[in-house]
Amino acid sequence: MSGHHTIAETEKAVQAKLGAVPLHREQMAAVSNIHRAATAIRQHLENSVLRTSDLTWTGFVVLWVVWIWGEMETRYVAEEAGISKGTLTGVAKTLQSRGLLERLGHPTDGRLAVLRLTPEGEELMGDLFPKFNEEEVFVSNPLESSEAQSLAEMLRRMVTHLEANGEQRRLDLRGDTPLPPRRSGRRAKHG
Amino acid sequence: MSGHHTIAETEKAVQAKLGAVPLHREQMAAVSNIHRAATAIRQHLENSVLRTSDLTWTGFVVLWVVWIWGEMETRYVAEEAGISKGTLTGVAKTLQSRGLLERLGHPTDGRLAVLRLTPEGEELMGDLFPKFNEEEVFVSNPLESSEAQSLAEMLRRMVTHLEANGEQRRLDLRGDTPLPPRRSGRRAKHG
DNA sequence: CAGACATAGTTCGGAACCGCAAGTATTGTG
DNA sequence: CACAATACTTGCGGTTCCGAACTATGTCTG
Repeated sequence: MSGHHTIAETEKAVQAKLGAVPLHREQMAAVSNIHRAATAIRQHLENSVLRTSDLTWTGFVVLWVVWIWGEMETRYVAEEAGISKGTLTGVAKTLQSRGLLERLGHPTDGRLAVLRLTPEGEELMGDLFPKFNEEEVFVSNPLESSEAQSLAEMLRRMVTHLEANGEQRRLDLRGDTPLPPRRSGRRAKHG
Repeated sequence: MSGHHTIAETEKAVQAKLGAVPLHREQMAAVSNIHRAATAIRQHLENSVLRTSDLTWTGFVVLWVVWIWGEMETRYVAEEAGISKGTLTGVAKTLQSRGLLERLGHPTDGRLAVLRLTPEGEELMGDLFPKFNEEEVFVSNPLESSEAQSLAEMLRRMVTHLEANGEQRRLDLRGDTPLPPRRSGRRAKHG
């Protein structure tokens, strides 16, 4: 991540390229910096604390969610982790095979599956999370504590807003025309 | 993304789980909300403007970088886009096959490859970017313009900090012990 | 209570993605 | 000119990822 261009330079180039076009610069910078920061942070954590436990980012997030909430139904785990149900199936399988996670059937509703950490998983997270948190502190070094709070609060507002209004917005945007299917993905058996 | 738990509830659960453990809550919330927001925003954009042009997030980012900077050497494109060189090779190939991107040799240094948008690519971005930017405005709705600015500025500081000090930090963290190799990856021919 | 509908999870196709090793080509250097 | 360094590509083994199709189960309704 040692850039050829700094963020400031990039933003300047954007201005040069788009000087004439009316665009909303503050929001653009906010969104693009959210992704830059997310990528940089993820990379840092994957290549430090996670790597030594041979965990991927997603694997860690899934463990974290289950750890925090205790037993949890898979659909909610997927939601909290920000991945699809299908992805979770695979990730959970990997984590199970490493003995960190276990999968239980629901006693009354046969459709449900519940995830829970094994003792090994609990132990790992108890050990790993403080280290993880140390790196969260490291990446947040340039922020005052109050700034970190205000940053989190603004992002929280954005997420809440998207959860509340994103779907409607997407519906409005596409109007009548249905979304084109993805280039990839499962096909109907016969068409 | 219509969550089972709100962010506030999650943060409360964390406090319950970790009440005893000394941890740095502001920084944790900041980092985790950066990723929540990034995921939610990315999903919104993929399922609105990008989907209608059949572009993936990464494909769009690559086009965007090249669009902003004009001709650009591949290694810098990968860096700016936040992906590895190897991934870029594949993504660029996809974009080339759709006639959006072209690949040029460098006139004086034969090792270099340079990417540039085709006229079709330029046209697509000219059409797409304003729509993209509109959605950036949408996701930033809950922020005042000044807040968006301050958000971007804080994130910029974090990225800069990581670019400057991340590698050293990772070195310090692992001390003498070299990083374990990834579970997967190409093996040495014989060993 | 059978059939329709809804819900939860899994499977699967296609792609993206990483990190590394190895290969190819080119450039720089002693 | 040998040899190191650099830039990109290729390929491997694996994970992640989405979303539609599919399976199994539960619920509602006539």
